[in-house]
Amino acid sequence: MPSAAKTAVNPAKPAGKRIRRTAEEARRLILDAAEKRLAQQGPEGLRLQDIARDIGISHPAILHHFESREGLVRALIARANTQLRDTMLTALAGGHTNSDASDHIGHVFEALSDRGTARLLSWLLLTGRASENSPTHNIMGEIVEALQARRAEYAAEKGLPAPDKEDTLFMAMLTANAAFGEAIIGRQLAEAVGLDADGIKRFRNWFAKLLNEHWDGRN
Amino acid sequence: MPSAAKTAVNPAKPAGKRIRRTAEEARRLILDAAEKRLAQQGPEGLRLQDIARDIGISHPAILHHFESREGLVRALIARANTQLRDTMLTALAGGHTNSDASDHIGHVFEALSDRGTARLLSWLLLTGRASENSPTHNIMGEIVEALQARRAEYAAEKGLPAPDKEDTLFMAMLTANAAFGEAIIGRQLAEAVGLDADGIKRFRNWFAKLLNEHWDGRN
DNA sequence: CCAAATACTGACATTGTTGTCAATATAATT
DNA sequence: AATTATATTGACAACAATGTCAGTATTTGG
Repeated sequence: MPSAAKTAVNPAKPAGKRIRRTAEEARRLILDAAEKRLAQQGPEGLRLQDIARDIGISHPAILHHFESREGLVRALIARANTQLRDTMLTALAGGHTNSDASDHIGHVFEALSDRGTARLLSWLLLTGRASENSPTHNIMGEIVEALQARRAEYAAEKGLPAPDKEDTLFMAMLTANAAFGEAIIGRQLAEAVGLDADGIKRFRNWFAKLLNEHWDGRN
Repeated sequence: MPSAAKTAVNPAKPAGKRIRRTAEEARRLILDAAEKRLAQQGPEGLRLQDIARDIGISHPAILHHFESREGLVRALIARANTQLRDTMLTALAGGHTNSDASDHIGHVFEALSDRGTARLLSWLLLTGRASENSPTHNIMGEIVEALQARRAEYAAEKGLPAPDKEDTLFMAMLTANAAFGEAIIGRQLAEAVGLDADGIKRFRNWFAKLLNEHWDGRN
């Protein structure tokens, strides 16, 4: 026993007052903090200790609620997925009779870029965690379905021929790609070419118009 | 001095045969390996030891050539930037007289998705390393410039009014966003909706056509 | 009021990663 | 051939991050 006073383990610390949340509440708090970190600092900013400090708890508490760091990540992904899907579908359902695409487009873009959703998802894709959760699969399927339905409805209304299925699909893909891209490089891009917030809005409108014209012209 | 035999430092190991490259060659090798790792495994796959092992060197060799991990990252970014810019500009310059956009679009998309360039850049953006290197700034500026010039030329040829500058800008932005998005979520998206490689090609053509129509119609 | 359940904590263990250093091998130069 | 320059390496240092654990505080239910 070479080293003498090794285990100093001070058994003091009566301490007191400890905030105790319900498990659900705690999980939500932690996920929020993690999401914020991720959006702000990227993948490497997702450290248990940091997250814990942000909300004033100890990092083992996180492990208590999510088993492991990977568990936290999975929960994060799952939540982002459902959130994204909900936003998307309600955005599509919102337009009612009026078939102007600009609303939809705007909603879709905002859903992705508003918070770190796109960043979170892209990180998920970059790290190859995609296949586990079948994330885009369900979402994209539902959305294309909804879009195609709307389009068919619109076509019937105007007595036009039924819309080409693949064409609808491509419109959806383009929108998804563009929105995703914008969420990630949008800011940099806009800044690079001297576009302010209003310019970005104009861009979105321009895109919506482009799609609208195609929507009408192609049917 | 409690611990006795602490420094065992065996001075043996005559060893022999050691590959010695020129500094430039070594740097290139390392950057290639790093890029591959990054493209395959995402941001968290960029570990010095792994990269070193991939090319059969020791990790201090990397540090010798790049000072630090951050140095490696910066070099990586710088190289990706110039590569991307070159590809883009040559793609734009290639079309000569023929003003069909599909060629350009294809080139742009491929430039981004072929190797991990987009992934690399997106990671750079996600981690907030963007401002340091003024990455997109120069690139985007040059490209819009080139595009606008081409468009003006095309308009003059056909005796049409000069193209709207912002319209050109928006076309470029949309293309950039879409290409970027596709590079990241494209595979997942295509898979999700049951598109094969040929379908992806059809999508790109569809997009090029959309832009072409706009190009003509708007002028 | 007591007991069980559990959210939470501090201290520690473990592991992995970057970075340092002295030593060594190899290429270039004289 | 000897010298210089430098690419390369093994061993170690320092640090950071996740994960473990035994114990503490707080709520809930009897």
